[in-house]
Amino acid sequence: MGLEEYRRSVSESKRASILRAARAAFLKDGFSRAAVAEIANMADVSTATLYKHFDSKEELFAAVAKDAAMSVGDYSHLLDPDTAPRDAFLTLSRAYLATQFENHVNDLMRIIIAEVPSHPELAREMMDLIVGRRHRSLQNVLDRLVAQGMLRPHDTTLSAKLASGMIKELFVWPALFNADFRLPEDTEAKIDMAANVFLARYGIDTTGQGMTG
Amino acid sequence: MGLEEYRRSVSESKRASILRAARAAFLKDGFSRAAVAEIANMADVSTATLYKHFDSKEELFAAVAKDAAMSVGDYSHLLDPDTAPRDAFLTLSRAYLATQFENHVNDLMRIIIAEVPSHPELAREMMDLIVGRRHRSLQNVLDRLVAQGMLRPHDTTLSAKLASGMIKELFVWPALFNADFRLPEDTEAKIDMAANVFLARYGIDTTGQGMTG
Amino acid sequence: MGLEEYRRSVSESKRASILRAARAAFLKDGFSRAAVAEIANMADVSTATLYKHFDSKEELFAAVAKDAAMSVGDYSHLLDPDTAPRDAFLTLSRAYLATQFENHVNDLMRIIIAEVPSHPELAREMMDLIVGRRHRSLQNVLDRLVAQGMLRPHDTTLSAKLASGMIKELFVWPALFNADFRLPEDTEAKIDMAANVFLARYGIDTTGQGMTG
Amino acid sequence: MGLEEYRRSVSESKRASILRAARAAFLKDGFSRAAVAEIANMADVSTATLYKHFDSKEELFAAVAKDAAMSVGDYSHLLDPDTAPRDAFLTLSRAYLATQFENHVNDLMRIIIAEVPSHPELAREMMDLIVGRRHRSLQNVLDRLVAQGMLRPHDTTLSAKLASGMIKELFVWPALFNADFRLPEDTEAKIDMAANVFLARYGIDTTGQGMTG
DNA sequence: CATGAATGAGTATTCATTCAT
DNA sequence: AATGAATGAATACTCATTCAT
Repeated sequence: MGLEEYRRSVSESKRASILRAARAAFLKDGFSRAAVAEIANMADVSTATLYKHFDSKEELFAAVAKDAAMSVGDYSHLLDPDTAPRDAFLTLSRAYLATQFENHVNDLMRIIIAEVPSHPELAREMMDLIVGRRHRSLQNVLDRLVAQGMLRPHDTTLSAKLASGMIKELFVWPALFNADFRLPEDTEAKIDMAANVFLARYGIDTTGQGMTG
Repeated sequence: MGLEEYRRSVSESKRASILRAARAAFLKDGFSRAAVAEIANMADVSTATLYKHFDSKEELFAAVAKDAAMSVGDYSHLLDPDTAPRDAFLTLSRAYLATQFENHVNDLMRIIIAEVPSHPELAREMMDLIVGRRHRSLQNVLDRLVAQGMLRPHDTTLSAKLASGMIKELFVWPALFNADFRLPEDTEAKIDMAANVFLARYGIDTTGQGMTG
Repeated sequence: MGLEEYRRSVSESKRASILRAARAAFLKDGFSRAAVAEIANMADVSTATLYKHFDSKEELFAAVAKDAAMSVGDYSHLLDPDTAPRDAFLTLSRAYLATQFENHVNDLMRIIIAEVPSHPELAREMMDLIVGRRHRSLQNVLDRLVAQGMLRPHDTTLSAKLASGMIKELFVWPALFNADFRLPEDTEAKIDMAANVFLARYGIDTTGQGMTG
Repeated sequence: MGLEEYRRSVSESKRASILRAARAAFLKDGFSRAAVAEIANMADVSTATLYKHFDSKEELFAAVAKDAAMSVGDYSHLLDPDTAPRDAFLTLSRAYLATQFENHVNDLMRIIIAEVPSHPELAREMMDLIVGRRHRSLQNVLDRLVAQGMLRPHDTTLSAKLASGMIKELFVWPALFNADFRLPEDTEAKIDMAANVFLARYGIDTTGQGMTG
């Protein structure tokens, strides 16, 4: 049993090492250009061992993608139950961008998008994990704010999308087309503008007083 | 002259045929997986002839991409000089989505995004053609509306992005992750909602009366 | 007839132009790497026209080689009928090296040598033209010197070879293996040494007095 | 260890087999015309395996060339420390010609010469291995003979070149231009003549008595 | 159980030569 | 007679995957 356990732990550490190497390789070269042999090399494992853990290059990529998608979490806990709408918008936007830019999520998205035609199920699954999870997280917050009377009653599924659409356009979309794109200095100011737009429509203070731009 | 003209016409028809075949192949398989030999085959042309027309696979792809990008044009002419903000928003959104979904622009974007790490210049150029051109077109309209006093004075570079961000999130983003995604039945209604949000902030009638949702 | 003549002259000038371009191309890239299309281009001629003049790339090369071989001529006329042995040796050596280094003969030899296995007849023919002609020319001079009593009687076929072997080893052999090799500053001195060796054996003054090294 | 050893032996035998096949192919067709695929075929190996052993066609050729160059060794050991000049000259010449004609060195030289413009470093390296090594070996012998008072003091770098130049002209040069050239029946006699010339100048007995021709 | 050598099917690209005009 | 577009066959090289040990 001790032996068995030892073996399992070794096996798992190899699996993790392969995943790490694969992630790095895919991020660097994309799916097609990344070489299995090099991944095995970087993971200090033989190709045969790699294939013991993952049936094919595609499965390996799927595992990498899922792994990464898992790291994109739920943001609700960042907020106090009585955080005001503007603060909620700002906080969630910051958290969104942080995970997006710090965990190479932009780069992974690029690869997943590339694989959409050949691996539609994987892509949809990833889309659900990465995009859907964050969407639901945001919607929960909005629902809470509506319930607390801090936002006008409205279709929060839609409004959540509009909100994240504005943020994405400003920061994610450029990053998708330019691997060197970094968050600009005026990120905060821009988020604030987006908040203004959002609150002009959904906030309860329709005069828009207190707007910063 | 007869000879020269004949040759030119043959050459151009071959070039067009190659471009068509290449477009189909790239859309089906992406850049890396598409095989030059198969493209030549589909175009009823030898690989050598293909290479007479395009110096490399990458240039061929660039030509395909530019071709498609060109079809994504300027929308300003769709509007009368006195079109009201809401109508402008709706008309431009519809035109945007029409070109996006009818010319396989979504699919091409996917491929371009995939090639960002390996062909950054191409990607940036395409981004400018596809995204930038539409952005400037929209901004021009917004500037006109501000000048006419039909929109509050504001930073139209930013607002144009926020507007197209909302539309993209609703329709383009899902299409990027799902090749089978089609514009839903309630597309019009959703565009309208986005218009509401936009106008709540930038419209001159801040009461938002007449909103549909 | 005037027309016919004109055509012939045009045709010949094209042929000459092709030969010139081919020579340059072969010298630059060797036989295999030189591209027929580029030769035609440089000669301002279509590939079809080139093939009207030369049935194949190989025939073209043969023509170039023969052309060049013809330029390697007879040296006997450089000498007065009473030139002394040492002066004859020096003069002929200088003439030999001049044609060898000024007419790209080294480079042509390299290409011909390369083609020996695939075009043995051509190679042998070239060998005879380039090497044989010079050999006979030298032997004639030696025979004259023997007849004049200025050299010991001996087998001049052999001695001519020994003489040119010494010169070749010093200057041609290095040039064959190094395209950048140029005649060194002490060329004269080295030729002189070779002359000493030659005359020590074949000269009539066996004391070797007057030797310079 | 058993496994490792087994693998090494298999690998080495494959490598040797590839080298053999490559040598044959290069000798038959020269560098450019020889096809990697055919070499792999002849070696009963896949092209991929061939490329595991040699990074490129050029490295493969370099390996073949070096292999052959190594067989062209040092001749000093063939001589007793008191061998007389004429015997030394004859023995070294015979050894030189033996290695040159028995190991396809002539044919390899042809290929190397062909590659001089495109692979100058390789050519220079081979030149040094094949020509330079033998030159130094010969020079050492001459230096010894001078030191022993068996040859006149002189510039042995130059005299070594003159000696091997004479031998080359008689036997190597023809072989370079004619793949079927074999050492003639009177080889010994010709070597002897060359020795006479050499000794007439550098021998201590300047009367040249005892000359055979 | 782990290895790494081996592979077959594929890749983009080139080029001597021909042929419709 | 001259063109230049077109080609088929070939080229060096790569890579995901398997298998004998």
